[in-house]
Amino acid sequence: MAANRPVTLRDVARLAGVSVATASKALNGQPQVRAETRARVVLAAEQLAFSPNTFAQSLITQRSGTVGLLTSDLEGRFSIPILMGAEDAFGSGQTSVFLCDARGDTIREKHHLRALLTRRVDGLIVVGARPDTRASLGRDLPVPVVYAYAPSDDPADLSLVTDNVGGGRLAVDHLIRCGRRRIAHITGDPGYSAAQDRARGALDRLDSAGLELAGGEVWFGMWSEAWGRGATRMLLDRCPDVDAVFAGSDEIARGVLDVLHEERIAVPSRVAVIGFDNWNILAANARPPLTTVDLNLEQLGRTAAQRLSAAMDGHPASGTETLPVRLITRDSTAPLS
Amino acid sequence: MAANRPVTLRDVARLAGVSVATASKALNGQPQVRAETRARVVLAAEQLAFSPNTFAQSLITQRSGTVGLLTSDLEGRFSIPILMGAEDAFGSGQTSVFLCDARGDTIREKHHLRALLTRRVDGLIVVGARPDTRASLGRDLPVPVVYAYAPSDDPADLSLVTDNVGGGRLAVDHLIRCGRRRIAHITGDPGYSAAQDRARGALDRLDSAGLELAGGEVWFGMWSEAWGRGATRMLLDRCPDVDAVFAGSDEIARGVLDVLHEERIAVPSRVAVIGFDNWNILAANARPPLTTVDLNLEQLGRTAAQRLSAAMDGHPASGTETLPVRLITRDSTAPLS
DNA sequence: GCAGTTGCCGAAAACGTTTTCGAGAACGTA
DNA sequence: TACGTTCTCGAAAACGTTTTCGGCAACTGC
Repeated sequence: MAANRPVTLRDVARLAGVSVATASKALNGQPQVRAETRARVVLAAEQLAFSPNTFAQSLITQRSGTVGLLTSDLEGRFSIPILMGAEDAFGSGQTSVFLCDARGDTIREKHHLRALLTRRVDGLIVVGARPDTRASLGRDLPVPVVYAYAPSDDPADLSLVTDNVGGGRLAVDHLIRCGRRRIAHITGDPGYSAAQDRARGALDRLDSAGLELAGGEVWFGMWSEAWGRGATRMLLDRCPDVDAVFAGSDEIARGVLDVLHEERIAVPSRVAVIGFDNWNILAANARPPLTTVDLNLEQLGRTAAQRLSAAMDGHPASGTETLPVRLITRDSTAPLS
Repeated sequence: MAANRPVTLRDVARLAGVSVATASKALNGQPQVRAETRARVVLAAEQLAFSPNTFAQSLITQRSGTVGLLTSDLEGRFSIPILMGAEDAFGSGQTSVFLCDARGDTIREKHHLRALLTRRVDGLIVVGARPDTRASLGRDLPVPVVYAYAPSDDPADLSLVTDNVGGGRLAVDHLIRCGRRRIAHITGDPGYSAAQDRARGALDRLDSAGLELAGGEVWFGMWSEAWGRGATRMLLDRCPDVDAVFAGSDEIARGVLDVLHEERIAVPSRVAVIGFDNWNILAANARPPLTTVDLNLEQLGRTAAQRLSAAMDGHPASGTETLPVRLITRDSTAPLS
């Protein structure tokens, strides 16, 4: 809490024996200043531990060097990695990030949006908690916006989403390559596009292999371990010869594993299990450790930051960009021997 | 992306037919302006959707209206709720928060600190990933700092920590009130003060009840389900008449429950289990749902924000403040019948 | 009617930069 | 010598506010 007056460019200029104008130009790498004077100014700045007042800079340049991260939710596990990726991409450069949590409330979102615009952020990343489409913030914003995870309903906006369809395809593909033929799909709330898309991808891959879903249909339910357990019991009852389960989330997969374990059904030798999300605390600690699909969320955040930077530099984009997911192989799947 | 020139106070003043000086005073609630003129100015501001340029304001008032949230880690689960609490406390007011993630790297932390100071934040909250003491940022910072979760090693700083000793005491107290007498404690890495403190609290409460720890000593190990499972097997082997287990984390508790379930030992009727952390995904989905201790992290974040606000208003504090934890009763504990 | 007080308003300085533009010096060329 | 160029630098304007201070008019009390 030192209270000494902060050092300004004037002080630097005085110490270096030049005017503030040249001091400014020297520090900003403008060419019209002699090398020797520049060195003198830089030295003076270092001696005084000068750091330019960003308000004065922003005031004149009309750029704040900040972006806003507007998240609908910090509770869930999906927004955090995205924020991490975005923060990392910006924070290691010269831009600082404002964090705003709307807590699922539209009013609060509006409040934060207004606050961010008042602070003259140069850009905005809107990250959703669910991959379902969300309302656009509008077209008349003074700054570029990138929507991450939850796409905007306006195709003129730029949205970045994970490839849930591809993820479903990938999961089933892996099971088929493991020699499985009687594959069931237990997943969460059918009101989530995540559930629908993953199921669609799964069915698509099954179809192209000439296979049908074990159990006859997708088992929609809830995103919980309890549902995973309940559905698995029903599944074993109705379709005892199932040899693989694709769970729509790692939580559900934990429930599946739990019941299989209880029933003394060997995993993966008799039934293979694959999850979704790669939620480490659940997947890595499972018995056996869970093969699953990673959404590459941190990469999604990083890409969002790149797209936003591009837009801020005058290269806007629009439409929905789908980013790839990847398979994480652990011990709950293996080829049939 | 409308490109029309942003409206300034001059525009408002012109429309209202006053000078910028009175316009400023009118909008800022200064008394020396007639009610009728004030109304005219406010109306004009609304019509033009005026929002003051915060850079100009900050430049003159020497206050940015922003704070920095400097976290050592976003991976873990502990920093997030703290950030949420702090963001909520500030964000609903007029201050915006910068988010900086050091990713466990001192270099990066220094970089972020410099960036935040350059942005002239009015204050700083440093949140750690572990409750162990961390190095102070120093005494010569131009803004007040509050350390949350991980206390500073400098007693002149203000640190806010959770009451791990009290939590251990609380957990064992609950088990004793449930009529348990042969209580074991399985916990994580002894290198964590969290493990040591909780164990200390547990032993303290046992002592005051004249009890000894079942198994003879604290079972230190790792913060994982696997360790929970392994330790429980050893425990049952060495001490088959145990009637309660206090797990040092919910992860460990999950492992404990798993083995008890496997061994067909009824929970809570024969053995009661209590966890720590109230990590919802683990605790609520456990079989049976897990009684545990909640760290009140969001409240910790909120309190940190309050303390920081006080310090920014000229009421600094120092020392370490310990915040209470609370018991979450679910179904893994119950009175002996 | 007059001095003193109060209420309301505007001109101008200030905050700390960046940028434009003009001036002087040094240089080369004819 | 005269002239055009190229370097280097500084004075000053600008960014959009807040705040101080002085001025004017309308009151008050006598």
